[in-house]
Amino acid sequence: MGRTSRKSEIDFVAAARRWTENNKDGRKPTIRDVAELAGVSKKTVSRVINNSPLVNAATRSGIQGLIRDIGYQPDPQARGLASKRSFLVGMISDNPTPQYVVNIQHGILDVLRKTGYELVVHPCDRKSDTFIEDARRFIEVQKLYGVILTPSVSEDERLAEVMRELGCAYVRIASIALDMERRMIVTNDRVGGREAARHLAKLGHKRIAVIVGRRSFRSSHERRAGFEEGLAEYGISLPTEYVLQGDYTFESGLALGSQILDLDPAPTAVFASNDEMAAGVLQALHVVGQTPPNSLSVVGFDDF
Amino acid sequence: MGRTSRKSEIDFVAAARRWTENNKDGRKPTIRDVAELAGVSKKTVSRVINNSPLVNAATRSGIQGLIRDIGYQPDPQARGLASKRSFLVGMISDNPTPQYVVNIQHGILDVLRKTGYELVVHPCDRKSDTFIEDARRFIEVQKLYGVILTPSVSEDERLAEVMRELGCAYVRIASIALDMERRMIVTNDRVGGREAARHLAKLGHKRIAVIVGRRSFRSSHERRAGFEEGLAEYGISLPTEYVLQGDYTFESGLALGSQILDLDPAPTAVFASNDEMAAGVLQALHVVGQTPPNSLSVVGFDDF
DNA sequence: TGTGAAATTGACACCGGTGACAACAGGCGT
DNA sequence: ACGCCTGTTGTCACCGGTGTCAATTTCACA
Repeated sequence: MGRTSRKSEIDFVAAARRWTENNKDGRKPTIRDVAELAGVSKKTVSRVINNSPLVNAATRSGIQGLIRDIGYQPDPQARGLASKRSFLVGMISDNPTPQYVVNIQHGILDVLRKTGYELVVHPCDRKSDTFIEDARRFIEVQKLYGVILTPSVSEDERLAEVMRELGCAYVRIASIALDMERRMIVTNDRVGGREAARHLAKLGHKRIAVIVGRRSFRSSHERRAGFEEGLAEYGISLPTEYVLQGDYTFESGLALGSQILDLDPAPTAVFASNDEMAAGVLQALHVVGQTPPNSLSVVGFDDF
Repeated sequence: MGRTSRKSEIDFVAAARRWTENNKDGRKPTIRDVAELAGVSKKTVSRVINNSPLVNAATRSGIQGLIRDIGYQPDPQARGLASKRSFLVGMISDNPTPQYVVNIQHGILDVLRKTGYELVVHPCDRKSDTFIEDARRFIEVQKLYGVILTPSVSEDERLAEVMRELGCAYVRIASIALDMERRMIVTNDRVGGREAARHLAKLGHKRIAVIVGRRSFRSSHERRAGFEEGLAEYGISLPTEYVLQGDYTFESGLALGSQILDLDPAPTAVFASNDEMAAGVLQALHVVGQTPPNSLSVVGFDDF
């Protein structure tokens, strides 16, 4: 293990060379190029891009290598158009202190970095009577994946309502500036859980484990409920042995991670109620030498 | 005149009503819906959206009304994918003072507002050795229409070189923060002129007038030269009677505007070397009761 | 009243991906 | 050997627009 079939490897490497040689004109490669070079269908490449578990490990790593070698970058516009979404996150604000805005922007971008998402800023005037309407169009037209609402607009319930209606993830930032403290309130626990479930199910996962927080945390409960709803939509059930309990810490994630690895049949995905625990699970995987999402997908909740 | 054919008007209005009635499910209209309702091809609607002069005035206004009535919004992703561009402008900066950044952001957004373009912020670390490479990918992958470079990164010649290579419009902002003054330097006069020419030519314009600045301004000369190059690409010539001379002021634009209207055959488009003059031309049009781009397209150079 | 140029419109493929679903290869129980 | 399930891959239509170029209409003018 740890090494994929020799034959495949060689093929892919040769393919990469072939590309660099034939591409004197510096055209950017598309998914079709990758597919043809790899001798597979576009769809398979697409699966690799999206980390679908429905791909043979050897095929996957070969294609991944090829992608790296020829420097292929999927086109966000095409992806978005086809899947009716976008890779943009918006930030709607109404004139808070600059220092504050910039801080938030950086915070968001730190999270977004390496995910391929980009941040679109959108100042506005909350007093304008077309405010809500404008925001709505902005979100709808750009098909924003999520939106950050900074103080002042974050307090607007009408806006929050719009977000829910559009099914757009959102984060309302509270705290009245000045202090650097950023308290974020994710208000849609249940929706978020459901989204996560859909996400995993769509990727083709059938066996999914869940790590919940302490029973006493209401949010944890909400998330799990939403998650089960989401799974149900895809006709996937959640066996009790797949539900583990943590306490929102990294350590508990770590412990539960190895526990999960011992499950039989092993789940192909794990849903952790928060990022700390998700990180713990990942760590556990590293320890045993596996790296997701090759063999196991891990989704943290807070994670944008 | 001033009123389009009665028959068309009625048809379009009826079409709008038909839509609102049949659309109980609140689906967002697409270009196809508009086309079918209007009884024209998608392409014609597309032309209206893009202000192409190749559309009959009556058809145009009818479709515009229909679009307003049913609240159609073209999808930027689809538009971008098909035309290999995007409706995004980037701002690359490396940690200048927050106050400054926010100011610039607002300034840019003021210009962008109502144009359908959005601003994507992209902080970076100029000292990173992948800096240039990262920026390049950012621009390339997002197919940015243009980029704003704030101080520090704006001084980086390598980056400017990349922008030129990618044919991406860019603005380098000079001045060392602190003072609110924003001095912008548009460095690609010639390229800009050429772009403007291509733009108009692609839209189908054949008769294009040009307003240049005083002979002594080098930049004006550069722009005009670039512009002619662009026209030449499309086999369009620039008769001397279509070249008028202004002095970069609103008033001169106004004067030349009416002068242009008297030309015979009248041009279908005007290229002004700066925005002041473009505004003047627009004003002249208003005076005689025409409004672009129905009868005349006006392009200002500085205008993003 | 024909005729060529200009004005207007449409047909159709394509941009670069994804969704839905069919197809096919093994492995396994009977 | 047969049916069935899991795992893996491919086919094909479609997302919502635009580019290209051909087709049609209009109109001035010979």
